[in-house]
Amino acid sequence: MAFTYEFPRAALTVDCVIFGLDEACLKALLIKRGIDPFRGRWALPGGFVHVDETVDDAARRELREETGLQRVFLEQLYTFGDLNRDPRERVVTVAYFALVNLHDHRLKAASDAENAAWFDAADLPRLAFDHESIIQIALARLKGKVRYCPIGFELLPRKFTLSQLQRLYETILERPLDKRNFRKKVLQLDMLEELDEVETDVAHRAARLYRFNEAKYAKSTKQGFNFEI
Amino acid sequence: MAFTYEFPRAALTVDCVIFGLDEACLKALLIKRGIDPFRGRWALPGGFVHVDETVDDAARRELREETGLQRVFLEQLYTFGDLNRDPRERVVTVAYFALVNLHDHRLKAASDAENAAWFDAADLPRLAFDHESIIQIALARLKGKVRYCPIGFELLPRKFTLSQLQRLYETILERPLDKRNFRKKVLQLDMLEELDEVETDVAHRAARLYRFNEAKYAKSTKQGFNFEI
DNA sequence: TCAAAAGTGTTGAGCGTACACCCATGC
DNA sequence: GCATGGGTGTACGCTCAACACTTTTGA
Repeated sequence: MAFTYEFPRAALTVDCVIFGLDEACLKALLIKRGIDPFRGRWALPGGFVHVDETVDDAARRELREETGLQRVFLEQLYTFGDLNRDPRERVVTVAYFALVNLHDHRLKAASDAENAAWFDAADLPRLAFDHESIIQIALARLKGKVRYCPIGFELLPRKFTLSQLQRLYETILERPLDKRNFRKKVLQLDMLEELDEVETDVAHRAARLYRFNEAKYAKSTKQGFNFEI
Repeated sequence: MAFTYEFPRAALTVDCVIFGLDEACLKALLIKRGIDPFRGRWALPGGFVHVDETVDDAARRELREETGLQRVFLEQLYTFGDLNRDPRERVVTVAYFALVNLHDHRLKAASDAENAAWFDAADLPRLAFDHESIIQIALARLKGKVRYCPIGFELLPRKFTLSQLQRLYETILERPLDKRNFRKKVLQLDMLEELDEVETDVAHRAARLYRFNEAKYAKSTKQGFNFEI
C-alpha cells in the first residue's frame, strides 16, 4: 500500500523532553537509538504522527510506548522546522515537554531498561539530530514557566515538604532561596493544603507534608492574584 | 509528477496572525478566501510549507505573498494538530504571530486590496477553519508577552510619543494606566532614547518623540534588569 | 482665550529581602 | 548528647499605586 500526493510532503514527528527531579538535580529521560541514523546515540523519545491521531495524542502515545509513562504533565513546546534536521529526509517535529515525579513513576518494563535512562540535565551526552537544542529550549521554558505557573508540583510526589519544594525551585532556577522568605511566600499564595501528616524515615525531626490544592489555587488567582516566586 | 510514501502524511501549513495598532484599537489582518472550503469567509493568511523551505521561511513567504508585508516581527505561536481542522484532509498548521506598524506598512498592491482587510481584534467576523481559536491564543500570547518583552514597539512607528506608547499598553492589556506612573516606569527602564524632535501637525502642544534603543535595552537587562510594565 | 493634550512630584502602603536562633527527632 | 534539618519574626528599603495642577500650542 502506498500514498501519493501531488507535492512532496515533509514527515511530521513528535519528540518529548521529559524532566524529572532527583534529590538535587534536574534529570532528562533519553532513549538509546537502535537504528540508523545516529544508531547508538541518545535521543529524545518520539516518533511519527499518525494521520488519524492528533499531534497531542501522538506525543502521549510515543511517551507511553517508549517510556511507559502515562498521565503525566505534557505540554507543547515548539515546532522545529529546519531543513536538515534529519539526514534521511525532510522531517518537521513538534516538541513537547513533560514533567514527571520520579518516585511515583518508575520506568515501566514497557521501556527496555537498557535503552532508557535518566541523565543530569546539566551534563548530557552527545545527542542525535538537533535534540540538544530542543532540550535547551525546554529548559529555558521550564525555568521561565515555573516562576509564574504552579507546574513545579508535577515534579514532586503528591505529598511533599516545604523543603522539597524549595529545593525544587533552587534546582530549576539555579540559585539559592532564603528559607523563611520562601515559606512565607508560598504559604501566603494560599494554594497549599497543610496535611496532618509528617514525613517518615528521616534521621531528624520530621517535616510537615503539604499538598497542592487546585481549587485553592484557582480561587486565589481569580482574586487577581499572581503566582510568582 | 507525484510523490509516494509508505504511510499517509498530514499536509503541513503555516498561518499568520497579524496584529496592527490603530489609534485606539488592536487590529488583525484577514484575507477573504477565494476558494473552497469556506469560500468567501475571512481567514488568516497562510499556506502550504514547501518541502525545501524551513517552516519559518514558509511563514515569511506566505506573509509576503498574501499581504505584501516584509521585515516585520514574526514569531512562532503554536502548532494546531487536531484531526478535523480542514474538511478536505488532515492538515497540521504551525501558527505564527506578526506585529506590524500600520503607518509604515500600508498594505501593498501585492495583496489584492479587495481581499485583505484589517478587523478590530475584539470584533471579528466569522472565520474559516479553527482560525478564531488561533487568534484568541495569539491575543493571549501578545497580552502576556508585551508585559515582559519589549515587543510592543513593533506596533508603533520608529519614533513615537510616550502617550502613544501608553495607549498601546492600555489597548493590549485592556486596562487604563496612570500617566505619571507609566512615564516614570518606562523611562527608568532605560531603553528609550529621547530625541530632539517633537510630533508635528497636532492641534495642541506637541509631544517629544522617543525611539526604542536596542543597545540600551540589552545593557539594562544585562544588569539583571527586568522589563515589566 | 479656549481646548486639548503634555508634562511633572510626593506620599503611604505593601512587598521583597536580609538575617540568626531554638526545636524536635533519630541515632 | 549530638547531628541534622524543621521551623519561626523583624526591620529596612524599594517599588507600586494613588492622586491634580501647570504648561504649551494651535485654532
